[in-house]
Amino acid sequence: MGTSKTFMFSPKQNELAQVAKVLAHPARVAILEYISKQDACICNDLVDIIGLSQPTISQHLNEIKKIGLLKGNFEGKNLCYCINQERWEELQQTFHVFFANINHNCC
Amino acid sequence: MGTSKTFMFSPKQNELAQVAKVLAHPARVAILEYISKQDACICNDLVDIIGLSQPTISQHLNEIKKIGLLKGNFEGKNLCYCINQERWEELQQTFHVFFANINHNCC
DNA sequence: TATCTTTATCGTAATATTGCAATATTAAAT
DNA sequence: ATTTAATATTGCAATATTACGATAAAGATA
Repeated sequence: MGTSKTFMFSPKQNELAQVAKVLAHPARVAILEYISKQDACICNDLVDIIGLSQPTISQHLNEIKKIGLLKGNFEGKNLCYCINQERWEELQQTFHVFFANINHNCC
Repeated sequence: MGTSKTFMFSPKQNELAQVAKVLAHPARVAILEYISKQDACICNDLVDIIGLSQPTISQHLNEIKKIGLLKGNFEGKNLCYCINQERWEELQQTFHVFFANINHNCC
């Protein structure tokens, strides 16, 4: 126990849940907002801006990376984290569809 | 440790994260989709439909209730779980704004 | 009243998440 | 080659989540 029984649900349901899980921490929301507010690419002022330790920020970035939301140059000096626009729009659409396809005929 | 440092983030960031957390489990996504597909209000076929135990479904429903997404009659025989339309649209808007306000000028 | 049905709650086990100190890695700069 | 700066990884402690059996509660029905 303690593990979600993902096999019981559809791929779409699992994907929405997986993405929602990434957004389910305010630090990750803040990171995404901050990266996107910079016109240019941003590396790690995030530690200063967000106020969590460097390893913690690194872990959060990794969660965001896992669902494909970051692109850029991840090696060497000119590190660069930025939003992967295509993936962003894909997820935007996923949530849009989820919210749009709900009826609310109620008692 | 183990606790999110919510006090470091804005109310909006925390609210988005809190709602995302509710959507971050496929069972809760499935529950919301199922309830909404019924034209009428639905009580608990959910246990049969979803395939998790009754206490587990009850807990998931409670998480959904906590963020105000369910309304209906929760007492007596004519139990009824259904989507709270106003709250639904509010959260739809919250996500819409989040996704819309992101720039993606990148390297 | 006794029983049945439905939902909630309690207790508990398994697993996941969050956060950080310490350390490793990597590439540029000196 | 050394040092410096930035990021990643490891290991671990604290807490949260997920799931379910057992049990309780509340209302309908016999």
